[in-house]
Amino acid sequence: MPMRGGCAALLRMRLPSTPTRKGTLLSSSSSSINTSFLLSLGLHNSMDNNQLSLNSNPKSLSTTPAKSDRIIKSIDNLDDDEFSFHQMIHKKPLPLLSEFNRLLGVIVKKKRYSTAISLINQMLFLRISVDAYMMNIAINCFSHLRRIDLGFAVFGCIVKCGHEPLVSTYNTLLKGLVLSDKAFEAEHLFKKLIKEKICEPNEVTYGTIMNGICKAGNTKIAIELLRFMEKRGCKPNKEIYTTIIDSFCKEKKVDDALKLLTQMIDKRVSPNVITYNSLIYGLCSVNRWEEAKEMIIEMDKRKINPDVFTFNTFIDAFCKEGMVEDAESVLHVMIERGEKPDVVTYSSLIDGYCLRGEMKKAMGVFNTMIDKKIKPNIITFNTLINGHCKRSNIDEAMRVFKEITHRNLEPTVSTYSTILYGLFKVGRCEDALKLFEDMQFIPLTPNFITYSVLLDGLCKNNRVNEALSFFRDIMKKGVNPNVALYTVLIDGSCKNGKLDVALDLFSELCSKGLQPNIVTYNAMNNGFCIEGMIEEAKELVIKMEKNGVVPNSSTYNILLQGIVKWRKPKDVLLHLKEMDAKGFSFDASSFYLLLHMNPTKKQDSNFAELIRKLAPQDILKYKFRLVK
DNA sequence: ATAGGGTTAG
Repeated sequence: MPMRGGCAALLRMRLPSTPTRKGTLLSSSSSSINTSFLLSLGLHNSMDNNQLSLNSNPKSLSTTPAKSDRIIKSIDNLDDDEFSFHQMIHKKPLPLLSEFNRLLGVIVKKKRYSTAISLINQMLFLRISVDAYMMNIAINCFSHLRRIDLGFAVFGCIVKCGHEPLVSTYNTLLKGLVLSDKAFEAEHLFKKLIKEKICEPNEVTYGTIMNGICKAGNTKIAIELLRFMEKRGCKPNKEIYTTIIDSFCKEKKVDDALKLLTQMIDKRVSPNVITYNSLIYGLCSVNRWEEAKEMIIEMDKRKINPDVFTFNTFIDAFCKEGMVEDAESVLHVMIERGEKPDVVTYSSLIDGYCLRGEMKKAMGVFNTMIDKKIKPNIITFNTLINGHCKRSNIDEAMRVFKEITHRNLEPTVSTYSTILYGLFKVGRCEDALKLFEDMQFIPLTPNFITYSVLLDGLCKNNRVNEALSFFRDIMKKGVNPNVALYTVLIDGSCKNGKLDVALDLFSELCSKGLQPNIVTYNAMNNGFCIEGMIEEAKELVIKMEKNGVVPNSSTYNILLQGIVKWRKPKDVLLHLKEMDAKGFSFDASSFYLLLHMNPTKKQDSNFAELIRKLAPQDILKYKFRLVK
């Protein structure tokens, strides 16, 4: 382990409140050091933005050129921040550490974590003493680079050197764990801090751990923790309330969120724009538009100005509802009020038009944002590509795909999954399989979505057997299939007349301890209905209910379609009545099927009335224009 | 304003 050298470098740290413990460690190891701590962790000195590159050639570390040489040599390709850093390094006397930390803060805000690490590295290399703040910055940067392990290495050195870590150091580590989706470890560390009385958590500690708990989907526990911290004498602040409110909103438990809002106001903790943004998001996501608008009025009363997030949230919600015109008018209000639309604003609008299949308008928005000098990002491109693919404009999708690299961006796994979907959709299986190879050459690792697109694509192009053998292949390669993959294959088998295969897959997934979900059951049910096995389908509905999976509108529409195809009109009427009783309406394809039923039956007043009643409102909306 | 916690898009 390169810890020795690192410790020596860290021993020169100036810690603000902790007196430096001068002991044997300090005197014994500081003589033979010629590489700094962070360098010894194997980090390359000149790193790209956000890219942590591990040094593949350790030799370059030991052949150390003279310090000044090394710096002057690379001074041409330094950016402004790095340039001012180098000027500071050579100032005499050396600027205060706070000046360095301030500059590092600026760099971190720009998310240039590797650069920050590299600069701290250089300070250590030049044997400039650094302090605990700077080490926190280092840990924070490592966390964002998904290298919490290196963050802990820095921490280890601080401790090894006999320094008392600050609460903020623990907070930074906790944040790092949360960022790496290690909420469990974060919780463990948090409990340890309290149990072993290592340090008393402060507001930020609680906020960080709450965030982790909420991200892991345990909002209830977060509430318990809220009560716990109150009991411990730490008053929850608006950030903590907002974290939990946001989590409730994401779970669509908007009423719980609103309750908490009332509670915080009662306790004289004022919500801010972020609190309201979360609530607006939640209200919009459950279509409680009026209340979402009321939030704006409430904000106004409290003199809280809506910000870009507020407007973007409304714009996106309108777009998802197909109300792009309304979204556009929000855009105008936003501009009038002096809030600048950003890449998220325009990407939402693009998606809104894509959802309506209005690709020309989507491209228009794209061009507008380019004109306004707002840089599209990879999500913008993925959205556009997705739109083109949904409309089967694969050539256009490919053209946009090629533009990604042209704009100095890199395609992601999602980009590839989307293009794969498009290629399969137009039946270009060979091109899709070729692209699947290409992405792994980059290398990009396919995820579950990629696999499900691939399996689904093969099935939909009548290549179920290939899909099945591909599935076995990736399992052999160590991919643990999830329910979604099984579901795609069950669906594909059913639709290709392989009910037996589907049934085998169904029991296989259950035997693996996976829980079939509503989509799985519906796919299986559809298989039964295709074969006219209506009774079996009905039995499965009972079985799924017993397993705690609540049938949805699709379940009943699948049954309806089976009954229409295989049973007497009387049974259809009976089923329609049942759907009515359960409050389900039928979907576009059921509607279509019913319209093409025996015309005399349709005259039946009972029947016609039920059809009128059950036909959903949005059957006339844009989505179903084809049906009209 | 020397670090560490909360919000939007595929």
